[in-house]
Amino acid sequence: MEPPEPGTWSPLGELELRGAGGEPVDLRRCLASHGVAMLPPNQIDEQGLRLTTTLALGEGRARTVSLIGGAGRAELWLAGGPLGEDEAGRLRSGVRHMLALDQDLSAFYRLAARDPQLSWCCAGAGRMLRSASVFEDVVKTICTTNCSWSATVRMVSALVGELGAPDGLGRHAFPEAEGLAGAGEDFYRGVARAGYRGAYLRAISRAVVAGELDLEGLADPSLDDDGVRDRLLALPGVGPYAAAHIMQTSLGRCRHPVLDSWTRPTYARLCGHRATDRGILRRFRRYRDFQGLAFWLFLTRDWVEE
DNA sequence: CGTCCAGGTCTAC
DNA sequence: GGTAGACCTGGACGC
Repeated sequence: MEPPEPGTWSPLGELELRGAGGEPVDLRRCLASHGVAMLPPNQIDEQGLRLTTTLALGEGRARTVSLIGGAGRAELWLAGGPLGEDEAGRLRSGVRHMLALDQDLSAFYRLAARDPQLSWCCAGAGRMLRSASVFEDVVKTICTTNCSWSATVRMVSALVGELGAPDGLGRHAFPEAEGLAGAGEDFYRGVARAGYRGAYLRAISRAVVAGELDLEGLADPSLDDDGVRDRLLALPGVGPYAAAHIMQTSLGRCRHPVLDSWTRPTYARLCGHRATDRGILRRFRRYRDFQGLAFWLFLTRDWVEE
């Protein structure tokens, strides 16, 4: 393996790009699966086949890794000096988690194969890039609500750059809940310019730190969708859109389509006619537990060249 | 310069 | 339970 570029990179091994059911994984599609995937600390290269991100290792430390896609597999590289095997393993499993390689999409592909408009997905589309934690995805999703994309980038960049653990090479991980809970109102107002969202982010972070809120527990597969949705809706700043988005991206629960100010008109444009919410739900009903995923892929097919 | 709105959400009827 | 209004912010528009 060749290092990605001059500098101190060392190999962290290879990942086989296969899902839990043995289905193929299209890395380019995964890295371009949704907008939140492109926010800091993630960085995706121009060709869309390389993900560089910085992961927290606890105690204020962090390391940057780079994943470079090949055919059916990907190389993982570590930036900076050597690392103990224990922590190297944590970085590897962190990246596997982000790629959602533990998810089984083979049942979705069996359904998509019978749908001429979505059969292209069977080559490996549909895996949503996750953040390193549910907490991170919740915070980022709240930062997408009711504002322009540039505002989302500004808010998340401030959280990462000002509160995240440094890797020693100028990059930062996404901050732990302690970091967000410890930042003052002046930070949220004056630096992040998060507006009314600042109070939501502080409240959620404080509840996590206090042990009153277990966001990572939402990944428990034994919970049912409605239970997860109710717990997300109970969070300040999380409404129907945010809950559905978090479930679809971070939790692999993609039964319910995300209907919002972008998806509705985009669907109508692609269909060439007006569409009601009921009509959308009817079109994708056949996808059972994957209705939201099928809808999302229908909308984002042209995000990646085929 | 005022108004609108961007991948909404909360509160008060 | 369903529906107005307010809400931080800042970029895009019309006047």
